[in-house]
Amino acid sequence: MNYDKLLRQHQLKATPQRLAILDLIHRSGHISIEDMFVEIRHKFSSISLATLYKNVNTMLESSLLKEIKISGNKTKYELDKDRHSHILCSECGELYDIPLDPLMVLKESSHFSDYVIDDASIVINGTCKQCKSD
Amino acid sequence: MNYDKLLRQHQLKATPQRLAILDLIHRSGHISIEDMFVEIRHKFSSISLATLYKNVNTMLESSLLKEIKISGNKTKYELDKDRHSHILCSECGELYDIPLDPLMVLKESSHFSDYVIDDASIVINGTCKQCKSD
DNA sequence: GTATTTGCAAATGATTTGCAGTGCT
DNA sequence: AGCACTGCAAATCATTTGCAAATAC
Repeated sequence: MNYDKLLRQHQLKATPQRLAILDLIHRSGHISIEDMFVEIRHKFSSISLATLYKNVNTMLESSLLKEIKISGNKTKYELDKDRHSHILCSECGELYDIPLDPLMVLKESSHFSDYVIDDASIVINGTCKQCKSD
Repeated sequence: MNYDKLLRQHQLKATPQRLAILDLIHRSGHISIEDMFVEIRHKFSSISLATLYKNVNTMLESSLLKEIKISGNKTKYELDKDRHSHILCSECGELYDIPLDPLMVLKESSHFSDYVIDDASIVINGTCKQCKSD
């Protein structure tokens, strides 16, 4: 993906910091601010935590990113791509994407006439293949 | 519910602070630590924030409580009763329970042979009846 | 050239910890 | 009586803010 263009489309300036952040999130799938800070400093030693927080927040507001809050875990961030769900492995702690659109799941299973539904998120707790076989 | 008995069943001492916390969470449905602190002080003026945090954490570990983390909101706590889902109204900010068992929903819609599934949570973003009609 | 963004340091907010005293069983 | 619990103050961790200098466009 061309993050330079993506940023401009959202009226955000394409700074090297922002490009590095987007590239890192892309490569890691989901990542916490703390891990982002450690990783990004390898390539970009001058970046500050404040810059990270500010940029993550602006990119959240511009819907470039999504925030994933899970009980007992650090808040993580991912690119706001196609709708999907998450599964957290209780053994290894890894967070995986699964190709399951939460809105589709809800449409199939029931309807809630008392509410207008805009979006939904599903987080599954379980054990992944590797950990299951150990 | 008899919280005194419930606490003992989980090998926790039935202190007045804990009884007050459980009663408050029961009455409010879902509540943040901060709101808990304000509310509980009306009846129990000596209680400290540290005690609140410590007790909420022990009761989480003993599975008396569940933690609800939602993007853009304070972390809230509820009693760990029967499985259900949540809907957050984007207009009024209210969090509602809905009688939809996440595990049932998943069973009906797909299967994930790569994972063992233990639990799941569904949070819906939408608009509630009252706000919809305004 | 101008408005935005960066990075620093300081401020604020959230949660945890240590410890002496208290209270549950 | 003995161990767990409480409340305080201090410590730690997470996030935000103000501001001067740097940079994107």
